[in-house]
Amino acid sequence: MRTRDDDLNKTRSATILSAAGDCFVRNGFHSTSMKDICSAAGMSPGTLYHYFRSKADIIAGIVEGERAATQLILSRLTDAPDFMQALFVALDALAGSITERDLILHAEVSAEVLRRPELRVRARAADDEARDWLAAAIAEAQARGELTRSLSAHEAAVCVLALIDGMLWRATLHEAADLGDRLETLKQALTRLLAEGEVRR
Amino acid sequence: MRTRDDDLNKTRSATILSAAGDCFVRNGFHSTSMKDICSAAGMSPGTLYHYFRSKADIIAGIVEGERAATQLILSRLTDAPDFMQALFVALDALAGSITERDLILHAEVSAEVLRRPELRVRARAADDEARDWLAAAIAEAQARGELTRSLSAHEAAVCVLALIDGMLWRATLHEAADLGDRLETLKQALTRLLAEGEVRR
DNA sequence: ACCTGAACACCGTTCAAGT
DNA sequence: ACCTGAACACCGTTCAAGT
Repeated sequence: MRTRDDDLNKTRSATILSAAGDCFVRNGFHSTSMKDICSAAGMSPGTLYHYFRSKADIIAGIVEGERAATQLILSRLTDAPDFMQALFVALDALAGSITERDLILHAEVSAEVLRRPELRVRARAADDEARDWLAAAIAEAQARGELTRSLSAHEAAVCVLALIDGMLWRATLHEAADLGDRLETLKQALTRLLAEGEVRR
Repeated sequence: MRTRDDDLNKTRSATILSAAGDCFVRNGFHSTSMKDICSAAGMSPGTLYHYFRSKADIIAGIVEGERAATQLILSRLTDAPDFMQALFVALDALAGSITERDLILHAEVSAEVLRRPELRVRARAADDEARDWLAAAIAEAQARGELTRSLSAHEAAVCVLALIDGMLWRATLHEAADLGDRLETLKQALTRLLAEGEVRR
């Protein structure tokens, strides 16, 4: 009987998540066996199950990592003096740092999220959190007269997230490589969506 | 030795696709066993494998069904006298006919598509086809001066598809029920994106 | 051609046993 | 607490045998 070793716990969990991510990207979630993850992480099934209660629990760990990354990006938009500029900086940073690995892993995770109710609840909360952060920043910019009020801050936030997600999904489907090509199109679309100005109805 | 019966082939294939779809929606693609599909379709494993070569092949059948449905909707936009009106009619029809079953099945299928190269190629072709149909209709409307030219027809088409997809994904995540609530937001966003008029840069 | 159901290699997960 | 590896019930797929 030993006492719980928090550092070891953290290290091993990170090792497993990283090894599992590699496997999922290479072979897909369901073509990856627990044995595969064990080999990649260098441990036995029993050990793996000591740290994660199920294969779905590993996905939950990856979802949490994505949520934290999104929150970090969006929190920077609040209090920015120029919203559109800050948004574009964030998009450039995203385009510069996101890899094909991330995009494919995200797609794997997205599907699994819908079929596991407990994952779905967490993903919904993460999405609401993202929308609220973004809506707060948009509301500030609207109050300054920088952005149109033809959409409410919450409506605008949902549209922005939907547009970015849809573009990322397409970039993944058509080779992640052309994300750069789509970046300018995305920025123009976001400008038309958000910036002050009237369109004919 | 009998000769191939095309009618039977079609009927059995449709039965299998429908039964499989029901199972996938209920339990997810990978929690559905071939035995489950066999029970739902009322046939033995050997018979099922006589009509579909693999579980992935069943997904391919569902993907093809989605492609055909999308093509049908988008083909109606070409030659419409008023693009935005025709687009809104199409969205209303979509919102009215699409069910939670369709949305969840689509999400299931989307993920599987990325991990099976042969499915991915087909999905890419289907997406290109959709974009080209939509771009053609947008180009016509731009030529009439109905839509802005600040985005090219192809760019605009990609943005429209991305925005709709992103909204559908969110509707699925947050209960399919609120698709109606999001419809008005989506229409406003599409108007800002496409309609004639300038925004401040 | 169409259909059955037993059989094959393999899967996610558990658990008695070790340190 | 942490770790091992054999064992369990089950999976997708195949195939000899029937009509």
